Amino acid sequence: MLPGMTTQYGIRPTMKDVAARARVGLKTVSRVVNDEPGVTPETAERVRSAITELGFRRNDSARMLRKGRTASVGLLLEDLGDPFYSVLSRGVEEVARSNGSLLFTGASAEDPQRERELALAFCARRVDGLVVVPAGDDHRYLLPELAAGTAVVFVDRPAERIGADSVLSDNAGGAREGTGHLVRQGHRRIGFLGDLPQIHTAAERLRGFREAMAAAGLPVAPGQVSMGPTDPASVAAALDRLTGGPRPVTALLTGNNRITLEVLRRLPALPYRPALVGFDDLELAELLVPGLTVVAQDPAGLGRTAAELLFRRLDGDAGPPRSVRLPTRLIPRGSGET
Amino acid sequence: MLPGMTTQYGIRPTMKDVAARARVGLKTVSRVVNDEPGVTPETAERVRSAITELGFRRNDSARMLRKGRTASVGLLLEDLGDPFYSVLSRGVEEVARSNGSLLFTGASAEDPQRERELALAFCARRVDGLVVVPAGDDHRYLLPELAAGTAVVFVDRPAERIGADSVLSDNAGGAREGTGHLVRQGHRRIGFLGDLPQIHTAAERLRGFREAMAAAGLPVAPGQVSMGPTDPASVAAALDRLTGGPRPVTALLTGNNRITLEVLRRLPALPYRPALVGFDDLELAELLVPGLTVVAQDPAGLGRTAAELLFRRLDGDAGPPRSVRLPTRLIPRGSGET
DNA sequence: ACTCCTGTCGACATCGTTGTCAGCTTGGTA
DNA sequence: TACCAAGCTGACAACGATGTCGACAGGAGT
Repeated sequence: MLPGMTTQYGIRPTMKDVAARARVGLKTVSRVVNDEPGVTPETAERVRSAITELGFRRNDSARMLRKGRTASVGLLLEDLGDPFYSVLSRGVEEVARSNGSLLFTGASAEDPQRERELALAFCARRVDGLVVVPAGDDHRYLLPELAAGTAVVFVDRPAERIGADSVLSDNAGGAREGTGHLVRQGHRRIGFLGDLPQIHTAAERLRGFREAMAAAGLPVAPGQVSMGPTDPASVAAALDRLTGGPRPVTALLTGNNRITLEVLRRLPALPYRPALVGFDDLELAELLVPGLTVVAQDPAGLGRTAAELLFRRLDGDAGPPRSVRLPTRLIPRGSGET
Repeated sequence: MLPGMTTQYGIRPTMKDVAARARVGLKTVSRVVNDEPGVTPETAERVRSAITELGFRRNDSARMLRKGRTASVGLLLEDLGDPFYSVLSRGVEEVARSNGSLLFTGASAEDPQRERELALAFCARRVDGLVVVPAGDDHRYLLPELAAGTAVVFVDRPAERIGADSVLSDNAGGAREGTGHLVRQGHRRIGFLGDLPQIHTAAERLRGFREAMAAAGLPVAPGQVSMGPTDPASVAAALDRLTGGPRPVTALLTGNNRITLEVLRRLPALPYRPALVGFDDLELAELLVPGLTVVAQDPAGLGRTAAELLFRRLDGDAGPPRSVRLPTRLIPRGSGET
């Protein structure tokens, strides 16, 4: 126990207790706690000693109730442990902290129902704003919250059926660039191995792939594309389909970090080694032999930009919904240059 | 706007508004919202329509103020983007959600001052409990919070100067095992490259290293150990010291994932290739050539266990502080077997 | 007809803080 | 002496919900 403390277990002192102990009015304590002017130094000192003696700490729940703003924002993403999203969330956290806000975090696990529950729970807490990596395809349930003044920014994937800010990577452009890179190496049968097609980023990357192939005058047979879940078994099966059969692909564009990872694990077991470009950078990519060529996104930038947009809204920006698109970057390291 | 909605921008309807619209008392609305018994189906139905018409959503700030519990916990760690901590935080999030709590997240950036500010900000929000990866070496500032009933569990590093639950990896044991592995390969001059010595995990791993060396009857010259910051430049300099000079080490134990990563990057530039065992697993470790041998921790387990301990406290467990130690696991993959 | 009970329902106080406003000193000025 | 302005200070209402308790209606039992 700290010296001079008089706290009893389980009960927190309130301003009223502090006021009684310092023999001042409730409002004077409030003034001291909030550094408001109009308190003589002696009174303030008396209040401050009472505060430390009692171990008083202002109850921000009550404060928020009174003031209306909660100084907190909610972040909703798919998986906290995924390197991509964890770096994104670091970006959001940094901006939130520098704006004096605390951050609620929740993981939707790609389940629209859970996303909805979490988002509404955040709203019930009256977060000032939400940064959402959407899982579902209908976000109209957020309309009342938007109308009530909760700012919402979508990141990584666009909002569906709702007008709100969004920050996206140039998914199609990145896929075009990655595909073009393989085309320039002379590949003609290039495969695309992507996430579930209803996920916006997956669809966009597939679109970019198809555009680049079309631009190069190359056909895309059905057997060259596989869209599906990203668990190891499904990816392995998809990889076998693309690399097996009568006309196996000579090169692969993988649609996100999880898929790339699983493909890398399976490469040694294949009868030949296709060229590979992965969407999303991986931490050890440069140390593999050959180095892994990737289309890198800027997850920290996505998070930061989304949060900055959010706080701009909270500062009163009431313009029409903005849509920011961050560029991707092709990093050739060897695996795509064969 | 949803059909039938009457919401006005920026003002949220309250229970009072719902009550007026449904022509019932305030308390009846509360009863319906909370599924309390004692309301006739017709009345409940009237209230429910009023709720959807107005777009009412209960204000949990007010609720928390009244009820005392906030159904939220705070997580304080060093860096949200670090793969180790992000997986840990996923573990915490899972347990929090299954216990019906929301999660505040904050990053201390290894700065005791910032840790303190964030922890106290969480406490001011009246979180029910805190999971803390401590940055500082004195947590007595949390004593009043503990006394007031906020549960606190420390994870990854122990609490300093305060009695509270903690969940740690067996850092010394893991380092012993990693070092022993190198010894068994015949190495006699083994180097240890660790984080700042004031960080508990770094000190413990160094201790394990020394113990294993002593057990093998091997001397540890000062030039075989380097403890310092983990930014790339510092690690590179330390690596040069250990591998340069008249008696370079033949094998290395690296003290955490950031150090391992930087050493891996620098290996090609060294005049020879030392054997390497890294503390913490890395996602592509098995795909390197040679595969990276590691002492793996269980970050998800750390997070889950810490959160479970926390909720056990919140459920009333008032026993003495517990200290849980999770085992590490040596995963030989090649880099330590030369 | 009377009591008693059960089941619905609402008035009111309350949680801990902040905003409003009026009251009290104090010192200066006419 | 009277008056006023300026600076401190505290009483009170309010934020939006929940807990307590009493009011009331309707039915059962005597």
